[in-house]
Amino acid sequence: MGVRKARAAETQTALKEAARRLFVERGYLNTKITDITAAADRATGSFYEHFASKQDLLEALLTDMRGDASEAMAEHPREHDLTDRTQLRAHLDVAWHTIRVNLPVVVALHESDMTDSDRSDKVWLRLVEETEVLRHHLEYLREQGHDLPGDPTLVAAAMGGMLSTLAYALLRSGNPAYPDDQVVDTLTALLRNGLSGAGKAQP
Amino acid sequence: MGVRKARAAETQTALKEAARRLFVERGYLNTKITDITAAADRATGSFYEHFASKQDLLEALLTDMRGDASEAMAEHPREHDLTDRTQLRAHLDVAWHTIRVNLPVVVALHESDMTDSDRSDKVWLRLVEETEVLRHHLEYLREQGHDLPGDPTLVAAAMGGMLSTLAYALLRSGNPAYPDDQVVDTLTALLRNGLSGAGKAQP
DNA sequence: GTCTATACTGGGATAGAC
DNA sequence: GTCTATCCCAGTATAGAC
Repeated sequence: MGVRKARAAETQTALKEAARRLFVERGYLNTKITDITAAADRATGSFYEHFASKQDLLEALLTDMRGDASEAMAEHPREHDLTDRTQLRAHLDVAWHTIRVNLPVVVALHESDMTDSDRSDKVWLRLVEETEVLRHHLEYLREQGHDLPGDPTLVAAAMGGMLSTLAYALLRSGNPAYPDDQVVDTLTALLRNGLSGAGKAQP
Repeated sequence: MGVRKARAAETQTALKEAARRLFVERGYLNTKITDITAAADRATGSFYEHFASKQDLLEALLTDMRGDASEAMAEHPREHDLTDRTQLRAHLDVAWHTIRVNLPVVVALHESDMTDSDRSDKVWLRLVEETEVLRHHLEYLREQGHDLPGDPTLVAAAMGGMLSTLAYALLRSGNPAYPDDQVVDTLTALLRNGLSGAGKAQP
């Protein structure tokens, strides 16, 4: 790779990193392209050499994220018993930390879908898509003869909505009101035993 | 009230109603002031005779909503046992239908808070505020010696987040993927018994 | 109070020198 | 590839006639 190309790559990286930082700090919609270039110490015009628009930049970040995620998730078997406290907690823990690490993208997508005009069901579709793995686990449980609280897609969406809203609300402030562990513990207890059985010892 | 004033009130109402409709259909951020006046069959300039800005109009809608809500909630006792299936379901049912009825405002606030620059914790604050009643019930349960899944504020926020995200995602499309009853039933089962105890008969 | 017409502004996007 | 300067538009908000 030549010096010229290296410099270009450097700029692209700088833009991405500036964007990630700003998306968390002030949100996707509030972040203007000029904010990004300024934060990356580049001129406004340079932005368009690398991305066609802010949406396009987000797409790129999303691609980066998927790259990481597909390694981590590699071959995730659906034969997991979410009624088992340990397994449920492990899942929630991974989910929570995945969101935390990818917070810029999560935030941006959240806000971006929201302003997508011609698809008022975009948010629902995204929610269903994001909770696909969860749904598979639930369907597996159902096949095992376990009675679910309801339709797997709906239950998965409900759980996912709880998780993402909480993360969005909690993680964006510099020092969250609750540490990660406590959140994951609480969600585990709530989702496993509900409100009625939370106090009981785990088998 | 004179004819003149009556006509003015009529316009104001028309603007509000147009706004409510559009906020659900295309979202708050996507709805431009000119869209509202057009939908209400009024001239652009007329808008400012009644509201200083779109934000101001939202404030007005919020005030209207609070008026209705305070009647309904009047004196809601905190001595409710949310571990009781019937009581839990009743609460979720009221919450769900309240959101449904006030969907325009719920959607608008959601999007508006999101773009509020200087307060990145706005969403968290709103969530805590909205789930206050729920929190009181949980604190009551705790006082009764019941073991909660976690800190009442956090649990309440988690439940509220689940509810509002689901409502936002589901209710905005013309024909939701699930009927209200099914959603409320599912949430009731999930929140009461969690994933592990859902199949058991209610005591 | 409501209208039409217009001024103003933020910010996305491009042109052209370097 | 990056820069500076500029164009351009959507949307907000105002002016002034009716």
